[in-house]
Amino acid sequence: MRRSELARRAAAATNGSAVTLEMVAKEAGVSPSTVSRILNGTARVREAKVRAVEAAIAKLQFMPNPVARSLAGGKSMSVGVVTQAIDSPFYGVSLAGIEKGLLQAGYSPLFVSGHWREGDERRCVDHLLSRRVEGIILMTSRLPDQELINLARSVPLVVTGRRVDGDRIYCVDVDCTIGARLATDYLIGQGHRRIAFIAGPQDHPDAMQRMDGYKAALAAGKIPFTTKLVAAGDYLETGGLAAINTLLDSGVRFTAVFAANDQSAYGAMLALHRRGLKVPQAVSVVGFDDLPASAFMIPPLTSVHRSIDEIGEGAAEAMIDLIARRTPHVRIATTTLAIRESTRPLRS
Amino acid sequence: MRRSELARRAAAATNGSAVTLEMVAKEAGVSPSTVSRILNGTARVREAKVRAVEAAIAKLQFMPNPVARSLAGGKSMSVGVVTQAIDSPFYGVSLAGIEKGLLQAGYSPLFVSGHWREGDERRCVDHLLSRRVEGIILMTSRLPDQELINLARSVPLVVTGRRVDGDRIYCVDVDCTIGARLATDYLIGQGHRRIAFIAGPQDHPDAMQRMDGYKAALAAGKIPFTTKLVAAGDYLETGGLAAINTLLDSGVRFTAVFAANDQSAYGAMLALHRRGLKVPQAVSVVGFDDLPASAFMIPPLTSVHRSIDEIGEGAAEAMIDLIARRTPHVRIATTTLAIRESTRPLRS
DNA sequence: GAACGCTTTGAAAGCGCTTGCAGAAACTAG
DNA sequence: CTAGTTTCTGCAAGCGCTTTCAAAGCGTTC
Repeated sequence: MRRSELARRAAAATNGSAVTLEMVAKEAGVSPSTVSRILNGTARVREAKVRAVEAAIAKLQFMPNPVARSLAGGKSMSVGVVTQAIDSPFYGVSLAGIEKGLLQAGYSPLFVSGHWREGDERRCVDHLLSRRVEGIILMTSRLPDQELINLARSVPLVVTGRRVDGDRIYCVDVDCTIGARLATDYLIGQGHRRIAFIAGPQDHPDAMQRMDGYKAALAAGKIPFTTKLVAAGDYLETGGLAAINTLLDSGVRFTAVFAANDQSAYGAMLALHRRGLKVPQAVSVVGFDDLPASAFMIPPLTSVHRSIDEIGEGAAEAMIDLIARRTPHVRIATTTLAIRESTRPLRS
Repeated sequence: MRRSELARRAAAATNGSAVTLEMVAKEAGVSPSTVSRILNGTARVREAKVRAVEAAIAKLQFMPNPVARSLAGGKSMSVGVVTQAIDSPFYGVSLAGIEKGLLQAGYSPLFVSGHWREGDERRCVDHLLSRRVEGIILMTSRLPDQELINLARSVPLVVTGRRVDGDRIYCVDVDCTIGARLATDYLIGQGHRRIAFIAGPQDHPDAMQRMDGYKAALAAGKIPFTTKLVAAGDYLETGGLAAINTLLDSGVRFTAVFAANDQSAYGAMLALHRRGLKVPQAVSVVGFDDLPASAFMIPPLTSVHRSIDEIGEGAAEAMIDLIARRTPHVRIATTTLAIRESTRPLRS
């Protein structure tokens, strides 16, 4: 044994259990191969030996070393997850779903944040690749389609919040157009005709869909669309706040606001409050995402609900399928409208 | 070569780059050992060879395989992070800090959630251990002290939100007592004397400290403490909501509420709103944590601020130190009070 | 120019597990 | 009881990198 005893000690201390498969084999009086086979169910093994090995494992408290396993087997049992902001409430919920789905299948998630910056995201992906993840889940990625398609040649990809076609790429996506349509339709149904829209980041498909849904509902309601009622936003509270201020300052009149996401809606409500406009008496507000906090806003926010955690879980499952070279079964989480107290019928 | 070409292909496809250190060595005309040494700066190497190897690395686009590295070197370059709920706004922010701190040092975080359940947490820790993490960061752990002390024999531990003494255990902790004191003092300073307190989970040190601070401030202000003004909570919005209802139903009068955390405060504000009590006109409300969303509540919430992300970053740095067998340098994030619009002086 | 003390480098032995191959064992037929 | 199968099981060769040991290279010094 070349490795000094000291190093060995350190290693043992580090991983808690220095019990190796070999020791189990010796203890059970079989060869390491047999132990491995029992562990992985790779081959039939005589009942008696199975029992002996199991006893040895229990006695020694053996835990297979995943690192060695990865190296030998070529699989790391981990998948990378790129979010934009791990601290955003929206992503938080999805991540919880992903964690659950992945862990169930024995995979571990490796979370990294792209901070909405293409460069950061690229760096994250490289980092994940270097860690030899078996697949990558990209939440609302900002990388160009072609780059994703190339990337998919290295590892299978699950993409949420947008649509990319390619081999080994699967999109878990709720069409936001429908949700946006739902929200706007509801507002129109309540008698509103001057409905402002706080947009999301302009360049994102996901945000564009919400705009599309808004427009579609307007068209269906025979209400002309006007850019005067649209304010830029960034999916953050501050953006929503600024948007309302801009809108109000511009002098347009509106009786309802549809915000591209809940966080924008929060900001919008605060801005309205500051300007002395009551929600929903003076202005109705609808959000999108139905974050857990939305039910506790004052007033509780009406919002487009899509089970974000299910999206996460779905993404995880799809990834497992992709890794196993199965075709993921499409799962559609339906979008509904959670009607609360931030909206009310327009008195005519 | 026994391994079938097919398997080799698959591996190559999986990790994107099948370039190995050996190939680099051959390309550069040196031995693998030399390449390794250059990579790790483990020994002096002739300038000319360094250049040749660097060229080869660039040409082949070599990326060292961390799995092999881990196995050979006995270190996994990853640390486990146990949170209670990855989707909680509070943890989200800390995690972002941890991610940043760890990545900077070349370590990867492995996030898992304990869901506030001791059993789940134990399972998480086992999972992390089996993944051979080099250290574990425990956020508001629920495991008994003794268990943590034992655990620390396997891997170094950084614990937040509580205090545990032991070898290889480091606590990154902001004393919540001070913050709670700050908040309550402020309320008292504003003329409030009937100050209700919405507690956190009873059994948690962190929550107990907040209660202590509240009591201490009361004592300092010569205001008798009464359990009538204390309502149970659970750090969640629903708990805060229920707490206010209980308080109101019990008939006690109060002009201010100090909630053990912001989420409870949100619930409290909603309950107050529902009962027709205006914040801050009828009741002042103060929270704790100063979550990003708090500045956008209606009205914006006065809250005890401690930079949660710094706590995360601090935890990460402490962990790096611990792993390197250095003594972490204590870093104290000071607690301040973010005064907003949910509080006002009591008119006398 | 031989002897000596450094520094640089390579060979080779692992790290702990998986797996192809082939021999051993256990059955089934004949 | 032997030949022919069909299961089991062990051997040994890796997976890609680190690290120890010892040999090789170099520059000095007397």
